[in-house]
Amino acid sequence: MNPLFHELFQRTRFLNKEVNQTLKKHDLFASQWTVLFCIHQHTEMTLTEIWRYLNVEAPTITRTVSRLEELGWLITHEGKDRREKVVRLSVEAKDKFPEIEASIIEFENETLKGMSSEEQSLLMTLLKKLN
Amino acid sequence: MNPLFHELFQRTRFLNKEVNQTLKKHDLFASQWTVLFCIHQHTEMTLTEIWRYLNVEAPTITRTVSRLEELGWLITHEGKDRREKVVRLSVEAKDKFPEIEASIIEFENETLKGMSSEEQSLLMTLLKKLN
DNA sequence: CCCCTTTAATTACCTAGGTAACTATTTAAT
DNA sequence: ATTAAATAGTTACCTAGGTAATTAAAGGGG
Repeated sequence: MNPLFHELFQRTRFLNKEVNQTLKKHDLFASQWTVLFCIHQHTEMTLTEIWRYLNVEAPTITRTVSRLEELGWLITHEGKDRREKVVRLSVEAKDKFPEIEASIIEFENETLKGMSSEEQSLLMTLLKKLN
Repeated sequence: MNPLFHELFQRTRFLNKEVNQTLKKHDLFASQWTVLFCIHQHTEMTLTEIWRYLNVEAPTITRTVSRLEELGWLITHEGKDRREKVVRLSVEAKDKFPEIEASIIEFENETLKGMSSEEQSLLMTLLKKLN
């Protein structure tokens, strides 16, 4: 067992936990935030667009989106194709968005504080080589 | 949202999926293998030793260990302290271990094939700086 | 000795991911 | 126009992680 993989999995789990802590005050979980962020960027998206963009399977998005809708973060409506579901942020979600984003950015800066931007882009490059 | 985090989470999820594929022929999941490997290295471990070593929470290990016991991979017995549960590999698990390990090593080599060992240790160093 | 605290493990309940199988709609081919 | 294939989304069922609360045993102080 290569320690690199172990480190990678462990670090990621740890960071995810930290993001959850950061988002706790906004009553959100990390993956919910990821979906919100992604929809915010695109204004409106179908479920298929979301899961293709985020590189996860369809049922994951079905679940997260319906939970977010239940909680009042999202509004869904039918697209022209009657099979597809189009999603956008609710007014309250749009209102709260900047503050949540600020928390996330602060967390990210804190986490990356020990790394120069050269190191950051190097890390990015190396991650992309894993495959 | 820093793309570095996105990349990190996505890569890790993808790799985990691949490890699951690799382990499918041995009827194992990635996390189950991690626990087996860890116990194999230490011969015998208590649950607390396992979750502390792997840096996860106790309930996660309770679940994975009892599933592995159910499936015949592990044998548990009481320690001197009557609260603790000591775990070791079953005979069948020990038998199958080398073949499974070989699959994992092959997968790891395949995944790391595009990286020199300098790049690998650099990646390790950079991951450790995330914090 | 008794009570309080700590520790080991578990339980209940949640998010988050996956696969496989299904429904409903749309598209394409004959 | 009808039927077959593709696409969008969902459902059921699994692993995998987390937190909070609980039980049972071990230790420590008075």
